[in-house]
Amino acid sequence: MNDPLANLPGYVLRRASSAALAGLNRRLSALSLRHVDASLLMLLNGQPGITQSEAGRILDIQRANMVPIVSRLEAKGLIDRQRVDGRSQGLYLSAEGEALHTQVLTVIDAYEQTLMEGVPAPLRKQAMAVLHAFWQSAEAAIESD
Amino acid sequence: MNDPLANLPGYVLRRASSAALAGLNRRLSALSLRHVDASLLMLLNGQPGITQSEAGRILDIQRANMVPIVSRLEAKGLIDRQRVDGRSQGLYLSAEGEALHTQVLTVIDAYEQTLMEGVPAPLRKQAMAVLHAFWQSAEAAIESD
DNA sequence: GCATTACTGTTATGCATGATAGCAGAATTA
DNA sequence: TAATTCTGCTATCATGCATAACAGTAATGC
Repeated sequence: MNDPLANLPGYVLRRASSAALAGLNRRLSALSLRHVDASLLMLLNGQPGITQSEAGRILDIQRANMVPIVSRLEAKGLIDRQRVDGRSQGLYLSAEGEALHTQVLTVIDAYEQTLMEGVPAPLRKQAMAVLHAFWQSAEAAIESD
Repeated sequence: MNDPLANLPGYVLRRASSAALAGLNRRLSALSLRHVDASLLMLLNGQPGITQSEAGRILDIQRANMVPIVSRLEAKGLIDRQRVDGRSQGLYLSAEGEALHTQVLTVIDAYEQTLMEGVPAPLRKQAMAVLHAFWQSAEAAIESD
């Protein structure tokens, strides 16, 4: 693997993320969910009643792109909408949604643990801090030149 | 930011990668390139004459998906193809391609440095090691259950 | 009270990345 | 020579992400 790109943090970040996502989606397919769906379920579990666009803001998903996601989950009977406003609606996990959420949690916890265990022990303590640092750094770097 | 997902390495990895990619693409648009194009130019600079499918294997891009990428770069006059075989062809940077590559290098080096500088100094030394560890761990986790 | 402004959900649309299946021609091997 | 493998390619589909526009609603300023 003579990859001259392996020195670039951005590239390695992308490859790691892409591989991690592939593994996650593979596991979530057993629940007929995509990772986006799973992330929304987890968010709604922690913050029930949140608005569609608030959820989008937290997950960094455009308002317009939330529509098919929420529709899909509602069509599956996993979430309920409840009017808050003339314009906004609170999102809640349905009973079915809560049940599935516990399964999602199991899958994801196991997966994230696997991911962490693959990191050599000496690095593990700082691993999350490094990831958060890159996240923050990258967000700051989007706008600047 | 009450994001319950912020504890999950996989999620943070994805968010960091997505933000990093957005920043990179923004910068590369000045050169009318996408990040995939840039990665291929860099690869060809380091390993001229490499085959299309070899490049795909290194960059983790399917054979079929390499076709439009290579065509695009060839149409732009950035790379040349040279038959090696009845079936395979070696890829090379053209003169134009080499010239653009130096610009790409400037942009990317500056960007990667910015990314790294955004990471707090105490973490910086191990940052790359952590990213590589996650990459490897995630690749290992794709197949296993 | 009313006009302006801002926000929400929505539709439509386009672009980029990835994945899969299948094919023809060439090379390799058994 | 026959069977297998590899390469580049076409076609097609799913997903993610971005932008523009619109109608209905809410909030704000005067």
